[in-house]
Amino acid sequence: MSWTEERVETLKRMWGEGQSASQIAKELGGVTRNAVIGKVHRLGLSNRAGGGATAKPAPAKEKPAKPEPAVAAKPEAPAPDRKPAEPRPTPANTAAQPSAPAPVPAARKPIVPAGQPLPPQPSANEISPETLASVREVEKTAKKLTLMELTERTCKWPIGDPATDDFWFCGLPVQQGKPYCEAHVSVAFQPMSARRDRKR
DNA sequence: CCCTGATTCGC
DNA sequence: GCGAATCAGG
Repeated sequence: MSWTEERVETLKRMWGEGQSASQIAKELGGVTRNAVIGKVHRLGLSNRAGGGATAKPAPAKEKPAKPEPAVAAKPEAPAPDRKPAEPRPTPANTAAQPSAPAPVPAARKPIVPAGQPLPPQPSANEISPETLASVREVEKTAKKLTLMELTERTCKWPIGDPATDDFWFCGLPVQQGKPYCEAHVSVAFQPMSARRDRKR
Protein backbone atom coordinates (compact mmCIF):
# COMPACT_ATOMS: atom_id res chain seq x y z
CA MET A 1 0.00 0.00 0.00
CA SER A 2 1.24 3.44 -0.80
CA TRP A 3 0.32 6.81 0.52
CA THR A 4 -2.02 7.99 -2.15
CA GLU A 5 -3.60 11.41 -1.96
CA GLU A 6 -6.77 9.87 -0.77
CA ARG A 7 -5.18 7.81 1.93
CA VAL A 8 -3.23 10.80 3.14
CA GLU A 9 -6.49 12.71 3.18
CA THR A 10 -8.06 10.13 5.40
CA LEU A 11 -5.00 10.10 7.58
CA LYS A 12 -5.08 13.86 8.01
CA ARG A 13 -8.78 13.91 8.68
CA MET A 14 -8.75 11.15 11.24
CA TRP A 15 -5.64 12.40 12.94
CA GLY A 16 -7.26 15.79 13.13
CA GLU A 17 -10.29 14.19 14.67
CA GLY A 18 -8.14 12.80 17.36
CA GLN A 19 -8.30 9.21 16.21
CA SER A 20 -5.44 7.08 17.39
CA ALA A 21 -2.79 5.86 15.02
CA SER A 22 -3.93 2.30 15.36
CA GLN A 23 -7.50 3.21 14.57
CA ILE A 24 -6.39 5.10 11.51
CA ALA A 25 -4.26 2.19 10.45
CA LYS A 26 -7.22 -0.12 10.84
CA GLU A 27 -9.37 2.19 8.79
CA LEU A 28 -6.88 2.53 6.00
CA GLY A 29 -5.91 -1.07 5.99
CA GLY A 30 -2.67 -2.40 4.70
CA VAL A 31 -0.63 -0.38 7.12
CA THR A 32 0.35 -0.64 10.73
CA ARG A 33 0.02 2.04 13.31
CA ASN A 34 3.74 2.53 13.04
CA ALA A 35 3.37 3.40 9.41
CA VAL A 36 0.68 5.86 10.29
CA ILE A 37 2.74 7.49 12.98
CA GLY A 38 5.72 7.63 10.71
CA LYS A 39 3.68 9.32 8.05
CA VAL A 40 2.17 11.70 10.52
CA HIS A 41 5.59 12.86 11.48
CA ARG A 42 6.81 13.16 7.96
CA LEU A 43 3.81 15.26 7.19
CA GLY A 44 4.76 17.39 10.10
CA LEU A 45 1.46 17.17 11.88
CA SER A 46 2.57 15.39 14.95
CA ASN A 47 0.66 17.72 17.12
CA ARG A 48 -3.06 17.66 16.94
CA ALA A 49 -5.16 20.75 16.68
CA GLY A 50 -7.53 22.58 18.88
CA GLY A 51 -6.95 22.74 22.57
CA GLY A 52 -6.78 19.02 22.44
CA ALA A 53 -7.91 17.47 25.65
CA THR A 54 -5.27 14.88 25.16
CA ALA A 55 -2.76 17.56 24.60
CA LYS A 56 0.62 15.99 24.51
CA PRO A 57 3.61 18.12 25.35
CA ALA A 58 5.44 16.46 22.50
CA PRO A 59 8.94 16.75 23.90
CA ALA A 60 10.18 16.01 20.43
CA LYS A 61 12.90 18.26 19.25
CA GLU A 62 11.11 20.12 16.52
CA LYS A 63 13.09 22.23 14.17
CA PRO A 64 13.12 25.52 16.02
CA ALA A 65 14.16 27.42 12.96
CA LYS A 66 11.29 26.75 10.67
CA PRO A 67 8.16 28.81 10.24
CA GLU A 68 5.79 25.92 10.37
CA PRO A 69 2.67 26.95 8.51
CA ALA A 70 0.72 24.64 10.75
CA VAL A 71 -1.88 24.12 8.13
CA ALA A 72 -2.75 20.79 9.52
CA ALA A 73 -5.87 21.05 11.54
CA LYS A 74 -9.15 21.87 10.06
CA PRO A 75 -11.11 24.81 11.42
CA GLU A 76 -14.01 23.10 12.97
CA ALA A 77 -12.62 20.41 15.14
CA PRO A 78 -12.59 21.72 18.67
CA ALA A 79 -11.74 19.57 21.57
CA PRO A 80 -14.60 17.17 21.96
CA ASP A 81 -16.00 18.39 25.19
CA ARG A 82 -18.53 16.12 26.64
CA LYS A 83 -21.86 17.39 27.58
CA PRO A 84 -23.11 16.32 30.92
CA ALA A 85 -26.68 16.17 29.78
CA GLU A 86 -26.72 13.32 27.35
CA PRO A 87 -29.95 11.51 26.70
CA ARG A 88 -28.35 8.14 26.96
CA PRO A 89 -30.42 5.81 29.07
CA THR A 90 -29.52 2.44 27.69
CA PRO A 91 -26.22 0.90 28.56
CA ALA A 92 -26.03 -0.68 25.18
CA ASN A 93 -25.31 2.67 23.70
CA THR A 94 -22.42 3.53 25.86
CA ALA A 95 -20.41 1.27 23.68
CA ALA A 96 -18.84 3.82 21.48
CA GLN A 97 -15.40 4.27 20.10
CA PRO A 98 -12.75 4.15 22.69
CA SER A 99 -10.98 7.26 21.75
CA ALA A 100 -14.04 9.27 21.04
CA PRO A 101 -15.49 10.66 24.21
CA ALA A 102 -17.95 7.96 24.90
CA PRO A 103 -20.93 9.70 26.41
CA VAL A 104 -21.18 8.35 29.84
CA PRO A 105 -24.68 7.81 30.96
CA ALA A 106 -24.89 11.12 32.68
CA ALA A 107 -26.74 11.48 35.86
CA ARG A 108 -30.40 11.59 35.21
CA LYS A 109 -32.81 11.19 37.98
CA PRO A 110 -31.93 10.16 41.45
CA ILE A 111 -33.56 6.85 40.97
CA VAL A 112 -32.24 3.99 42.97
CA PRO A 113 -30.92 5.21 46.30
CA ALA A 114 -28.22 2.74 47.02
CA GLY A 115 -29.29 -0.77 47.84
CA GLN A 116 -29.56 -2.41 44.46
CA PRO A 117 -28.06 -0.28 41.72
CA LEU A 118 -29.78 -2.47 39.15
CA PRO A 119 -27.75 -1.64 36.06
CA PRO A 120 -29.92 -3.04 33.33
CA GLN A 121 -31.79 -0.07 32.10
CA PRO A 122 -33.83 -1.92 29.48
CA SER A 123 -37.37 -1.00 30.29
CA ALA A 124 -38.40 -4.57 30.46
CA ASN A 125 -35.59 -6.22 32.25
CA GLU A 126 -36.96 -9.65 32.54
CA ILE A 127 -33.77 -11.48 33.15
CA SER A 128 -33.98 -14.87 34.61
CA PRO A 129 -32.98 -14.98 38.26
CA GLU A 130 -30.17 -17.31 37.41
CA THR A 131 -28.72 -15.02 34.78
CA LEU A 132 -29.12 -12.02 37.01
CA ALA A 133 -27.40 -13.90 39.75
CA SER A 134 -24.48 -14.85 37.56
CA VAL A 135 -24.20 -11.28 36.40
CA ARG A 136 -24.08 -10.18 39.99
CA GLU A 137 -21.25 -12.61 40.50
CA VAL A 138 -19.37 -11.31 37.55
CA GLU A 139 -19.79 -7.80 38.75
CA LYS A 140 -18.10 -8.77 41.95
CA THR A 141 -15.01 -9.68 40.00
CA ALA A 142 -15.32 -6.82 37.60
CA LYS A 143 -12.20 -4.84 37.05
CA LYS A 144 -13.97 -1.61 37.89
CA LEU A 145 -12.50 0.42 35.11
CA THR A 146 -12.95 4.10 34.64
CA LEU A 147 -14.16 5.57 31.39
CA MET A 148 -10.63 6.36 30.34
CA GLU A 149 -9.49 2.83 30.89
CA LEU A 150 -12.00 1.27 28.56
CA THR A 151 -10.74 -0.21 25.35
CA GLU A 152 -12.21 -2.15 22.51
CA ARG A 153 -11.73 -5.32 24.40
CA THR A 154 -12.98 -4.40 27.83
CA CYS A 155 -16.57 -4.80 28.83
CA LYS A 156 -18.30 -1.46 28.77
CA TRP A 157 -21.20 -2.39 30.95
CA PRO A 158 -21.81 0.38 33.44
CA ILE A 159 -22.30 -0.61 37.02
CA GLY A 160 -23.62 1.51 39.79
CA ASP A 161 -25.09 4.97 39.85
CA PRO A 162 -23.36 7.43 37.55
CA ALA A 163 -24.45 10.19 39.87
CA THR A 164 -22.21 8.90 42.58
CA ASP A 165 -18.64 7.78 42.76
CA ASP A 166 -19.97 4.31 43.25
CA PHE A 167 -19.83 3.89 39.51
CA TRP A 168 -17.55 2.01 37.18
CA PHE A 169 -17.42 -0.17 34.12
CA CYS A 170 -17.22 -3.92 34.18
CA GLY A 171 -13.94 -4.09 32.30
CA LEU A 172 -13.75 -7.83 31.90
CA PRO A 173 -12.64 -9.22 28.56
CA VAL A 174 -15.30 -8.63 25.94
CA GLN A 175 -16.82 -11.32 23.83
CA GLN A 176 -15.42 -11.23 20.32
CA GLY A 177 -17.03 -8.39 18.47
CA LYS A 178 -19.29 -7.40 21.30
CA PRO A 179 -18.90 -4.44 23.61
CA TYR A 180 -19.58 -6.48 26.69
CA CYS A 181 -18.23 -9.50 28.45
CA GLU A 182 -20.05 -12.75 28.12
CA ALA A 183 -22.22 -12.23 31.17
CA HIS A 184 -23.29 -8.78 30.15
CA VAL A 185 -23.81 -9.73 26.56
CA SER A 186 -26.32 -12.22 27.81
CA VAL A 187 -28.37 -9.57 29.49
CA ALA A 188 -27.80 -6.91 26.88
CA PHE A 189 -28.73 -8.91 23.84
CA GLN A 190 -31.65 -11.02 24.82
CA PRO A 191 -33.37 -13.02 22.20
CA MET A 192 -36.92 -11.81 21.83
CA SER A 193 -38.13 -15.19 22.80
CA ALA A 194 -36.88 -14.62 26.28
CA ARG A 195 -38.96 -11.54 26.79
CA ARG A 196 -42.03 -12.98 25.22
CA ASP A 197 -44.78 -13.71 27.64
CA ARG A 198 -43.18 -12.93 30.90
CA LYS A 199 -45.14 -14.14 33.80
CA ARG A 200 -45.48 -11.13 35.98
C1' DC B 1 -1.57 -6.59 30.02
C1' DC B 2 -3.75 -3.46 27.21
C1' DC B 3 -2.82 0.73 24.91
C1' DT B 4 -0.70 5.52 23.27
C1' DG B 5 2.71 8.38 20.37
C1' DA B 6 7.99 9.26 19.42
C1' DT B 7 12.25 8.07 17.52
C1' DT B 8 15.63 5.57 15.10
C1' DC B 9 17.64 3.71 11.13
C1' DG B 10 18.15 0.14 7.40
C1' DC B 11 15.96 -0.13 3.31
C1' DG C 1 9.96 8.38 1.77
C1' DC C 2 8.82 4.30 4.24
C1' DG C 3 7.84 1.58 8.38
C1' DA C 4 9.52 -2.26 11.81
C1' DA C 5 11.75 -2.13 15.87
C1' DT C 6 12.33 0.11 19.73
C1' DC C 7 11.58 3.39 23.25
C1' DA C 8 8.90 5.84 26.76
C1' DG C 9 5.15 6.38 28.77
C1' DG C 10 -0.37 5.67 30.72
